[in-house]
Order: sequence, then structure tokens, then C-alpha cells
Amino acid sequence: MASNAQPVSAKTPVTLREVAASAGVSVATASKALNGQGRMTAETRERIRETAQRLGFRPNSLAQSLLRRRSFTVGLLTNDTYGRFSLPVMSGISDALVDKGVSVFLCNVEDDKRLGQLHVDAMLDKRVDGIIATGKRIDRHLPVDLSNLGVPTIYAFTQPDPGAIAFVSDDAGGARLAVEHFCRLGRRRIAHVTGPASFAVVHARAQAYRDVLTEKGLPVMEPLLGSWSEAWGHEAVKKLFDGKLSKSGDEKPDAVFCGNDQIARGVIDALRERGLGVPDDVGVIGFDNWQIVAEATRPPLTSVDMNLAALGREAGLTLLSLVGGEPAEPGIRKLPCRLVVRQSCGRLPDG
Amino acid sequence: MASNAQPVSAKTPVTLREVAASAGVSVATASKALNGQGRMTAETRERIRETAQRLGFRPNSLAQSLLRRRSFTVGLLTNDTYGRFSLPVMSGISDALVDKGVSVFLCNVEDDKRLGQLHVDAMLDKRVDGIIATGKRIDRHLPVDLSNLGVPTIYAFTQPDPGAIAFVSDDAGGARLAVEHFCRLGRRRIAHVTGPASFAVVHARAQAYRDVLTEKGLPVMEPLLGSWSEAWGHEAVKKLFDGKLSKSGDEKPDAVFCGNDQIARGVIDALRERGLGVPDDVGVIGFDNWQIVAEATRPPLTSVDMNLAALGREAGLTLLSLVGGEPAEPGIRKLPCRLVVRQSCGRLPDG
DNA sequence: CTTGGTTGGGAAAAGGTTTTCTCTTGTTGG
DNA sequence: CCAACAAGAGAAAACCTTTTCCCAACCAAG
Repeated sequence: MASNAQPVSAKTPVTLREVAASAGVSVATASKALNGQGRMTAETRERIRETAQRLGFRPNSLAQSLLRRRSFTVGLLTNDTYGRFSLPVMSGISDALVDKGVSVFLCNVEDDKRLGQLHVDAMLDKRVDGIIATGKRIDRHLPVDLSNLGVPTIYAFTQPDPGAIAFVSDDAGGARLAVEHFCRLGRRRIAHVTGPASFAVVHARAQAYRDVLTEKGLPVMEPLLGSWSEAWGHEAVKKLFDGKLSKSGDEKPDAVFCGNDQIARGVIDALRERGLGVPDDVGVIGFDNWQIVAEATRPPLTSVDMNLAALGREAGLTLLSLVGGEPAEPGIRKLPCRLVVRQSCGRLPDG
Repeated sequence: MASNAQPVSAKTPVTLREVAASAGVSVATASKALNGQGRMTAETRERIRETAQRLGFRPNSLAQSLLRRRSFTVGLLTNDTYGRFSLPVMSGISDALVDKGVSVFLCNVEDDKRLGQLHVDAMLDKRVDGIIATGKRIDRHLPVDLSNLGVPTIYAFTQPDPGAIAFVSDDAGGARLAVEHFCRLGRRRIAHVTGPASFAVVHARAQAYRDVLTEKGLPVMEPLLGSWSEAWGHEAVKKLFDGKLSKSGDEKPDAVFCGNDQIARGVIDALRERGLGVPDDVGVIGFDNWQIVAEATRPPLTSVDMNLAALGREAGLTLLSLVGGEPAEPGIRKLPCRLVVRQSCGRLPDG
């Protein structure tokens, strides 16, 4: 609102030399005046500052970077083009860095080794201060070798090289959250429907599921592995409610913990088609907290959120401290998940 | 693969000076040798090349940029953090630029003026060669003024400033594709269920819908405006099949053209609940071709694709030609949509 | 009047590359 | 044998900023 006279944006950026000339001083003095360095009369400093302001001077970041050997730039590699996983991560990274004046090169390498090398080389040529790798799966490498690059590297939600620093979601912890929540709500026969065995997280979550039920002395049904799709959710309901499941016989599940939100959606739809009420007859919890799915589901889906933005933020801040020369322990840091309770899981009876 | 002896990645990058020293020539000669400039014996050139290779020399992009006043870097502004719209656009841009050695700064400005200015300033300081603005809506401005920046600017899938160059989807054309496809399939009573009136595309598509039906001499039902949600799709089916719609009376729609894929999904689910078969009784076409929704729908959803990646590619290439000094007409370029036929729209009766 | 310290400011190098200009040497034609 | 010329390679300026070092002037004290 304060109507600052905006300097007219020049076709060619104004340099420190021009500022100095216009203020009648040397470039050295001008530089010092603007950076609060050196000794000079207050008037001189102020005059130079005003001149710079009037001319719309902004220091050339390239020249600064060349001198300081620090570009205030980081590279972000991903193979998750349309990713609902890496996007929140990116967003968190960006959040963490923008305040420090650091810009992010986003590079999608798909699963193409050539493209990966291309992008990494371009980053190094542009003297990025560091690199963050992210992806669509926690248990797969990007198609490019990031060890020994000469710049700090952090892995976020992707498979790290040995000896590196990585941030990933605590999938087992997330699964515990969901199953324990069901237990607290008094559900007794909790099933688990999840994705394909080729995903590491499938096993981590399934094991946590078994662990919690064992701890609580509740019956463990063997997790149903399938695909990450609604269709599989549908099909799994058929298996759960038509077949005989465990030795304990004919009792049907009163809760289903699903490996992702799409499966959960399929499960809920299939339950409705059978005339089973969600959450009254069967509680359902999903995973990923993919908002657009979770909120469109009837009833809205309770789901485990992996806190990916926070994960990205941590990765960004850690990279920055690495760039600043501070040491950091290598290793994998698991960040906790969080249960977002909506209506599909039910409430305590006496609520 | 040819086992090239990979140069050991040095902690500190090797400079041209070191290459020159190692090859026993001056930096000038070394530079010319590597760039194919100047005159020298083939042996000298080759020797320098080999030395550079051996040392793993890569020119410092910052120094080059400083000299050439060209950073091989562009800024990409968006306000679509989790966007399924701007992400394909970005992907297209990146595709178009990576081959030319241009890297992309991705900056999410949300809808925050301060953040926008912050990012734009950072870009200008880093001497980007150009800026591309994209967003989540074609009829809204980013929260930042990009006119008169001193660098070429292109708008892609967002509201341009007057006199700028912009690429947007041809929503009217896309709607025509859908409605005409229904006509070709012999559908006669085609309804339109779409989003809120506050979106310009809603009107553009609705008008195209009316135009096509009028041209074909088919009855025009007033488009139903609501929200972009599944729930609205559900509700709209109620209105379409319970109420009396147009003067022509009691005939129910045999096709529904939906404003996006989520609405279409809601429509299909609601039709199924009424015992109406898709596509046999009613054909359905969506918009956006959001793959994960379109393919999970039963039956898989026919949908209009806005070709956003192509749009991004065009934007990227145009920006590059602008940076190269070639002139370009200002104005809005509408890029055609494409109908992705799956199973929800039906086929010709005789196949 | 010297000496020593302080104050305000400038000159120059550094950062890494590209490019223009200049210089040396060898070759060819007269 | 000399002039003219081409080839091969180096010196230096330029890009823009930061920082170190240095200089001139001024002041007070001895």
C-alpha cells in the first residue's frame, strides 16, 4: 500500500559500477556501502544506498556465486512425474529453502539413466550447493549414481546409497497407528488388505499389523496382498467375507486396514454393495491420506498420512546444514506418520 | 558397455587453468581447443581434449553465464502445489528444455503476493533467461506482476497479462469433441453436468455444448452447474432423471457430458445405483483425462485430454526462441484437446 | 615539527571462462 | 636473400562482485 516509487525495470540490469559512478564513488566503496561493510561516513553510505535504490540495482547472483563458490541453488531429482508422493516432498523442500534465498532446480529423470546423468551433470555444471533425491518408491534407486559427486546429497522418500543420509516415512509406525486405533475403538477382527509383495512397505506394514494384533491378543488374519487399485479392494472384500479365513472360523472382519486409499475406496464400495455399513458394521482405514480420494469417499476416509511435506522440510534443512559445513550422521531417519481421523473408522460406542 | 575410465570426482572441481597447465598450454588455447575454436595443430587440440577428459574437467557454468549474459536457466512459477494441471505442463516444459541444456527453477508461489515477489526477485537475481507462468486455473492471475521484467515471459495454462504470449487449452474445442462423439454414436438426448459458474471454462464448454447440439438439431438441455466433485455428479443424476427437464418432456438423457472426471465418476456411480447401464443405457464422457480416475472407473472413462504436456512443450520452445531474440506475436494460442476413448461412452450399435 | 594513530575511501586481485588482439615462427614466392 | 604471409599460440580484457590491502589526509601528542 505504501506507494514506493518502483524503479523502472531496465532492459539491461544495472550494475554496481553504474551505481558507483552515479554516486561518485568507487565500486569498492559502493559494494561496502550496500553490504554494511567497511568504514565510511553515514552520509556516503546513505547516498550510495539511495542511488542503488533509485537505479533499481540488484546484485548479479552469478558474479556473487562465482566469487563465493556457493550458488544458493540446489538440485532436486525425482522420477515421479505425476507424483502424489514426491510433490508434497518437493513442496516441503521448497518451503524450507525459499526463506534462505535458495532456489530449486527441479529435474524429472523418469527411469532413464541417460536423462539422469544429463540432469546431474547440468546441476554440477551450474554449481548447485547440494542435491536432494526423491522418488515414487522408498525401496527403489533413482537411475543415477549420486555417491561421490563432490556436493552434499540427501535422499528423501527414495532408496539411498549406502552411507548416505536419508529421510523416509515410518511405515511400520504408520500401520501401528491405524491398527491400534481400531483396537482402541473396540474392533476385534481386523483384516489387512494391501499392495503387491514387491513393495518393501507392504511387508513393513503387514509385520506391524501382525505385531500389534499379537500384542493385544487379537486374531491375526493373513494380510491379503494384491495391487494398489480399487478393483483389488473390491475383490479382497469378496475373499474376506465369502471365504473362510482363519481357523477361528466363521466370524467376519469388523475392520479393514488398507494399504492405500484407493484400495480402501474399493473396499468401502464393495462393503456397501453387500449391505454392510461403514463404519457401523465394518471400520475402514486407508493409507497415504490422498486428500482428493479420502474426502470424496462416502463416508470420508480415515487414513494414515506420511507427513511428506515435513519430510521434505527436514531434508531441505539438513542439506543446508551440510552445505554450511556442519557434520551429520549418515543413516536412515524414519519420520513418524500421523493418523487423520475422518468417519470411516467409527467411534467409541459410548463416544 | 565401453568401460570408460570414469574420472575420479574431485572434491573441488577442476578448472580450465589446471587443464591448461597440465597440457602445457595457455588457458586461451585450452579454451579454444575444447570449444573447437581458433587455429591449432590437430595434435595440440587432441592433447588438450584428452587432458581435460582425464582430469574430468567440466566448465564452470557460472563463469560462462557471467560472460555470455545467458544462464541457460528459466524460472517456472506456479500456484498449483499439488496440481494435476500444472504438473503435466511442467513436465512438458522440462522435456522441451532439457535437450538444450536449460534447467528449470520451480517456484511455487501459492497465492501469496509476498512469496511471488520473493521468487521472482530471486529468479531475476540469478539471471534466468526467461520465465514461464503456469497455474491451476486458466482464468486467474498469479499473485505477481510479470510485465516489464526485462526477461521474456510466457504464460501457460494461466491468465496472461495483456499483450503477453499465452498458451491455453481449447476448452470449447474439447467440449465439441465430446458432444460430437456422442452424436456420431447416435446419442440423441445429451446432458451436460459441469462445475461452478465462477470458472470461465464452464461457460466456454457449455456454449460449445449448446452450439453442437443446435447445429445437429438435437434438443439442448440447460447445463447443470455445480461443483467439481463426485457428490455433485451424484446429485446431478437425481435432477436429470427425476425432474422434468426440457419442454420435450419425459425423455431421459441417453448421454452425459461431464465437466471433469470426478463429476463423471459420480454420475456413473449414481446411474449404476439406479440400475441404468453405462454405456448401454447412458453414455458418459468426462474432462481432464485424469488417468488415475479415468482408469479406475467402471467402466473405464472416456475423457477429454487437454494435452497439457504438449502445451508445456510449446511454451518452453517459444520461450527459448524469444530468448534467442526471435520475435513472436503476442496473443493467446489455444491448443487443441484430444478425446481419449475408453468404454464409458459406448460404441456404434453395429460395431 | 615529527610521530603515530585514525578515518574515509580507492586500487587491485580473485573467481573461471571466452574472445580479441598480438606476437613469434616458419614457409613460400619473387 | 628478402618480403609477405599464414599458422600456432599466448596475453589481456571482459563479465560483475567482494575483499584485502593500501594511501592520503587529518588529528593529537610529544
